[in-house]
Amino acid sequence: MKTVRVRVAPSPTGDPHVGTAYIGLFDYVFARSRNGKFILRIEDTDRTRSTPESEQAIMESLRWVGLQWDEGPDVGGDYGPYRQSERSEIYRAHTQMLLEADKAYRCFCTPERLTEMRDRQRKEKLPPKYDGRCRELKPEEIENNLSEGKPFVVRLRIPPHGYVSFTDKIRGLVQIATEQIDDQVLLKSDGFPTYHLANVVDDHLMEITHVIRAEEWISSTPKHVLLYEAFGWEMPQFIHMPLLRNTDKSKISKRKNPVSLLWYKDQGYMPEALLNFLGNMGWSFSDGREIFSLDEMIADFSWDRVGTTGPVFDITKLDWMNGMYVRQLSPEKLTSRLLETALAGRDVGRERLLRIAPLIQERITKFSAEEFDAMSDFFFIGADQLEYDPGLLAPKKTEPADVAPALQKMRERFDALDAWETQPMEDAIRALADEIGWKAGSLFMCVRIAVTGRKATPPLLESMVILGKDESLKRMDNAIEKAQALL
RNA sequence: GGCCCCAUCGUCCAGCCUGGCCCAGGACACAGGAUUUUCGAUCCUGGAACGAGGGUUCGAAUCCCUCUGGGGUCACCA
Repeated sequence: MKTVRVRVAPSPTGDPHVGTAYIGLFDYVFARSRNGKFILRIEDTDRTRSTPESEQAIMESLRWVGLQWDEGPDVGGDYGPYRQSERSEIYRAHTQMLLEADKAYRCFCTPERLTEMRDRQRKEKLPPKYDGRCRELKPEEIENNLSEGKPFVVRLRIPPHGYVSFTDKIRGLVQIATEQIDDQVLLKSDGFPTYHLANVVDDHLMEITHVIRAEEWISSTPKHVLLYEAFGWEMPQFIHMPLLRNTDKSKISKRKNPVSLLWYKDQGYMPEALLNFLGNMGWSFSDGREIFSLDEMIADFSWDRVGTTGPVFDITKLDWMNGMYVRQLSPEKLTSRLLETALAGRDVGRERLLRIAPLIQERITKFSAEEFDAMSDFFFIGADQLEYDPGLLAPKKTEPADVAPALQKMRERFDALDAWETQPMEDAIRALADEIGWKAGSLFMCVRIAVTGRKATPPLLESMVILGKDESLKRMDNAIEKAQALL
């Protein structure tokens, strides 16, 4: 059995895309499950749009989610170079082979003529297709054009009749009439190959056994099949994964969905969760579980369980899943993640955070500064910086005038406590509530506002322990003062 | 528009290949309840789908056909 070799082949033209991680995940999982190789190939044949920054970001993001490749531009390998812009000679030589075998031809048509041609075809409601003007140029004409230095492209000569078919591993037989296929440009006038040529040549030379890519490529696969045939090469297995969708079912896009992996990182999503979420798109674990690690997915993976319907990318479920992952973290790991993501660049002491983090663990869904602050900013400011509406201090169904005296008594009881621990505090609160005829919950809320300035907080008593007695009492004092205004 | 792909709860999936165990199961979200010092987490309960029409069959979510719907693609972009 041949060694499984798969590749993910992003084009470095912008932010790293979730779709790349999605396809990469299945490449990776399949390769690992079959003891194969996972390769990263950079398809930078579009000279105007490709940038080194984008390539860098793609590699960093793929590593961030945890998909490490065995061969690639940075780590090398026996089938390099892995950057298409460095393989120009290879494509030129292969184009030459095709030209000599008359499987391809030079086309001297100008872009202007082609645009005009398509406009005409559209007007006449004909399918837009190259009209074949240069298909049968005489050798002399070609020589002339060449010596005049006219720019040209090389097109694949598609047989005018017949059918092309291929078997997709998860979809079955796909067949199409060659009339439907255009004489695809293989080599652009700038000497660079198009996706189609480079892709086929590289997949063959790199001995790729399974071409895993998105559904949007199905319609160009017949061209690739014809190319393999023209070269006389063995065909890889084709597997077209379903396309990730927006809510309106269209192909996932920037305008309707966060699509950049950088965004997910910034938002504080855990890469494990993102990958797990992606693993549930189009694939399902054999026992139905939805939370699984990469290794578990590898152990259970099979193409039989890959579906063909395009899943809507619904971030709501990702949020839930991320929350599940967050809650599984140990206090130490939780603290580390917070420090390196939500709190990156802030001066927060690790020891103190180690005590706070567990209190907010089940209250945040991701490691964003927003969520962290919403939950715990009161820990990081002084008593005098605490701002809130004094009205909040008064519980429902109590006389506003009673609030200040109640807080005053509470402060005294707190101050008299032998130990600044949760149990004595709770006892004191309940006892006082009883004495003044308040519901315990009301007194809790009153103190909560006094100490945190918020209605929704982490557990109050634990928070006060962390704040310390002095700080807590100071906040009580300020609250008493504010409560005077309620009279 | 041509061609191609797809079609189960609002969403993600299971079931379909090898018809009956499915008046369709799980998860997210939503609603209600329990618990609780708030929020959250947790637990319980609930509503919620086989696109339509024809076949085949004793029997169809499952097989076949048509229609409808959605999507992709038709570049010297990938």
